[in-house]
Amino acid sequence: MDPKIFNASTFDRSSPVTTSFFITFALRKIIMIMSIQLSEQEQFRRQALHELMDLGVDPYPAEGFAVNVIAREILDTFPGDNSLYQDVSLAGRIMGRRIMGSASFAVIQDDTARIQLYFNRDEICPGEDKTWYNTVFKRLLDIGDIIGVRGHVFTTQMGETTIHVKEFKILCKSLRPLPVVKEKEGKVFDAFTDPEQRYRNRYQDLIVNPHVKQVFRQRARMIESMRGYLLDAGYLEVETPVLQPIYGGAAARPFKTFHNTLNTTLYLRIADELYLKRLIVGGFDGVFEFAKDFRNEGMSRFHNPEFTMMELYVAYKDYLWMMDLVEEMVEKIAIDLHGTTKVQTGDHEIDFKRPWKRYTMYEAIEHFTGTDISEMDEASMRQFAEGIGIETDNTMGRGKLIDEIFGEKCEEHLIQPTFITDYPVEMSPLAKKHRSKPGLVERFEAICNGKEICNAFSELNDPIDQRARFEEQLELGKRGDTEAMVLDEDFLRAIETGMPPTAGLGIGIDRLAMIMTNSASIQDVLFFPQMRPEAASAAKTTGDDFIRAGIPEVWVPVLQQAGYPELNALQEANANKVFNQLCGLRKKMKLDIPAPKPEEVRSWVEKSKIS
RNA sequence: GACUUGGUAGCUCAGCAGGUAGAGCACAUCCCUUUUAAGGAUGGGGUCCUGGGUUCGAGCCCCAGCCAAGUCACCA
Repeated sequence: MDPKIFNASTFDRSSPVTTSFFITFALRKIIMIMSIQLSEQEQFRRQALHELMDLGVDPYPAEGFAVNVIAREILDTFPGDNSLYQDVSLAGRIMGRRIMGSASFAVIQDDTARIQLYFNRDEICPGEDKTWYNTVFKRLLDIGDIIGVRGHVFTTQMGETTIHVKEFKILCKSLRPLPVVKEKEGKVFDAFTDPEQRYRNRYQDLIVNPHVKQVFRQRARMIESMRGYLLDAGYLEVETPVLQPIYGGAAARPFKTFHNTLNTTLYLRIADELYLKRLIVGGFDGVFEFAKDFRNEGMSRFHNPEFTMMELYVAYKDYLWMMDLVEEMVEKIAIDLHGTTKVQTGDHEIDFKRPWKRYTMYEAIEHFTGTDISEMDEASMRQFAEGIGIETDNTMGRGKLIDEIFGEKCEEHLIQPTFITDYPVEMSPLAKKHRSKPGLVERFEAICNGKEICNAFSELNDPIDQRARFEEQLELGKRGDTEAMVLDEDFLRAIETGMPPTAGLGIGIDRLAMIMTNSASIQDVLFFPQMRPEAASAAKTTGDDFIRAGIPEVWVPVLQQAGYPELNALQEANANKVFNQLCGLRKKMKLDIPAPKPEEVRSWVEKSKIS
């Protein structure tokens, strides 16, 4: 490692950064103008940035920084063998500092953990010049800055594994203060918890809340585990269009967009089902896709407008076979993530150990209501539904009633993973009719923690039946069901070509991630959940009108800060008051420009009246 | 979409009956050689979400709006 990138030699004053002097000068002016709107802490940091540059230190060096160890490894291994790590180099963000005269402690955080640093003035600055320690380290560095350090590991008197720093290098100066979260013996103080702030500024959340990072690592491992299972089984991972001329495969409202060259409306996909089935028609026997789907519907802690779904289609199989696959795959995921089939989520411990309970929908309803509704006709079923407090109306057929009763009385009670099978045909236009039970389809959902986590069926491959089902959906659409499916002629053509009997599965990756990471809301397993856009900050006027009136450019932002966003605003102003305001701001902001003269300000106000 | 709660310093939060806007951490200045959320001292920092209204006076009361969270509804 080149020693020159460290240490006092890097800011040798005899080699100032003359080449960039001009740029620096311009930059400072911009910074000065910007700083009028900045908080005091942000201004201090910009000030520190200048001072670093004055010392010849590049706060944003171009070259990389060679790291030879990660914090986690030191913390895990060093206590067992104190002879290790006698020349380490690592980098991270400063998360805390405790400065006491000529010795200091700091904490830096890399991707893996936080580790304490010890700095001693006379080791950081062996010669006479103590600037690198006294000025650069103590005064010009802040929490949030990123540095690289080199030194050896030791244990402090307090018993904490610490890096004794011999040299350090600034890798990035941070201009915004970070929320400061402190922790002692597992207790967290001043936690950064406001969900809005956390989701809008996820980078801050990730920096100060290490457990958040852990959730996303687990999510990634979950997907890795699932993908591994499917690839091992020999299925092909594919990609299908997000932009679709006709949306289908689910009952949901789409997002609509427009392609200029084709001069046509396109929709963002709500499911990839119809495309994956075309691939089964085409002769692939097993295809799957991890897909972002988009549904233009309400948002809640279980719904985000874009979400991830894994869909799998396997030829020559049926829904019974698919149930076994789901059990096996999800059990494997639980073990890969937690080392056991048991997963704690909220107040419940969920056990994914096979086999899971299996109920038909009728059985589930009988189990939770004590009534067997399988033989009821629509009228008596409606009466039964009303009797247990469900609102009904005449548009609801038998299938919808069954679904309502199940949703109201059963779903929330199913905490342990449970398969619910054999759904009413009306709700499932893409599923094959049940081999033995009229009016039902061969479909199952897995319910876990009171929520659906997957949906699967023996796929309908009878093209005549499929066309009829689509036409029923069209009828629903005409009656005002905004989520009814549209008829996809191209898909029907594919089915008419002949699709083998096929089992299909859709599994909600976000929902499963919530359970596997013990997260209460979908926003906690998405890096950037959809949020309402922040109110546009009041449109900043350019200030051109001030300049046209001959007011010096340097005073424009100050005038705006003083409450005169544009020239017109000066018309009514008292010139003496404006003069006082400008002088006050000049002092407050420590602006490096001469104060205006009263008559100058008076002339500006006059000009504003003329214009 | 309905209801409830909330929005005050960079962060976490107080604030009252309507009377000069507060604390802790962070920040700044000074002192201090191994500290542990946190050494000591001093100090700076605010669009009290926005806009109206009531009032001599509004962070607080009223109206409207914006944003968020929770519950419910919708979501095969």
